[in-house]
Amino acid sequence: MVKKDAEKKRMGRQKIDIKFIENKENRQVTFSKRRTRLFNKAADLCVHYDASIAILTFSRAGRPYAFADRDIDSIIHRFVRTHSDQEPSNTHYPNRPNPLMDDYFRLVKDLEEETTQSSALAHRKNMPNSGGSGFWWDAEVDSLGLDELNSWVEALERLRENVAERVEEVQKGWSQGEVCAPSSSLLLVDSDTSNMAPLPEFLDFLEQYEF
Amino acid sequence: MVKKDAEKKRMGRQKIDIKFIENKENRQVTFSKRRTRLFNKAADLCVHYDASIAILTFSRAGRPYAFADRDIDSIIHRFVRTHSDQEPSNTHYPNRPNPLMDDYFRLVKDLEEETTQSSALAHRKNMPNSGGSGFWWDAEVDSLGLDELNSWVEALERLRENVAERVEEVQKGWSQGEVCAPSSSLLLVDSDTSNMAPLPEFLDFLEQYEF
DNA sequence: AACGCTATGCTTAGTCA
DNA sequence: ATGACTAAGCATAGCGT
Repeated sequence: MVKKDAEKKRMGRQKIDIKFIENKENRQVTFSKRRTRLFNKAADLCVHYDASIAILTFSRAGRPYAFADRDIDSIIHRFVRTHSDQEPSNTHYPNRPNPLMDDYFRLVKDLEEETTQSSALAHRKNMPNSGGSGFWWDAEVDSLGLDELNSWVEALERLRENVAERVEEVQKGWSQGEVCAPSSSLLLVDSDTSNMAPLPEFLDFLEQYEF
Repeated sequence: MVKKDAEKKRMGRQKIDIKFIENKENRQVTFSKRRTRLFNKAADLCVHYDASIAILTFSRAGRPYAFADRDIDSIIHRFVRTHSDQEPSNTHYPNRPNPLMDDYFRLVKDLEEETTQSSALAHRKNMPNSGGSGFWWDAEVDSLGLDELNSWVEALERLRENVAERVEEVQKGWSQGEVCAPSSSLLLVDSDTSNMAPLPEFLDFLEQYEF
């Protein structure tokens, strides 16, 4: 209740760079909000201008979110039909947004290349699975390059958070729901650990790095 | 020029109803502007949240305008593929333009949050790779007990530390390396993404638990 | 997490040059 | 029409509860 500082006023909207939002909590929260507003805006356009709009969205995780002012399949079909019919003749027919957008993305790319915060995972493609015999952690950590370490770290962070989420669920007795755990600490309520999870190989692997 | 009348101030933005804009000139002019801004907003989302978005628009006259942050056909195909699989979960269908739109969207939002939360963890789906062979992460996190979760957490914590250690090693020998985070996060800066880590299955697995 | 608040950036209806 | 400008509505980052 005590306000330690009177001059600590609220900040108001800040300007942010056009780059990937690293903070996961913030990202999660704001994505759904902004996606919803984008959809609302599209809906407004549909009404104001008697347009027909479909928005196909895939989240970072590959989850689909879509908007359409009417049957979405019909819009898609209509577009595909138009798309294959008339090629590059019609002026109003961009595969891409428009000239301005090209500049936009060129700019964005430049930014990315400068600060390269772009996630490794976003650009990954299937790699030839190294030794078919091995588990993924068989890769020698010591020999990993920075890129690979990035992926590892990111992946582990995410999994750790997911596990932490699940932990909270269990603790609170929730049956479902996404909760982002306080990713700082993972302290759990006791447990005797006599019942090992189904990951013997993994634990064996860890042994090598214990000290 | 001289303003003849001081009291005749400019009006600023007015609030307008959510209905078709009758004035044709006005309609034509503002449509392209707002469409462009909609596309820009979508582009922002793509960058901020590493999302992939395609917007298919047909004007009243039937002219197509489209936006996509990458090859639009691939997005459409991806959507069609996904869409046929998992029914109408995250899709907004504001079918009608009328004042009830607000209620509609509020309702849709509620629905979305429901389905999002439930499907987030429950949507364990078919992985092309994870056919039958058991990777350890194939264990359903959802169904793990507290003891097992403890094991997971412990193991992951240790591995994370080891990886973090290795990260530090690499960084010492790497002139340009910078840690992008306080101490809780381990994300690194830079690296080109040409050499990816050998853990496709693991990453696929993680996808399902990301939001 | 889910709301709520504030201050401020962003959008845009209407007007004028 | 083009484009600029104004002012008010709207969106939203960061913080608080």
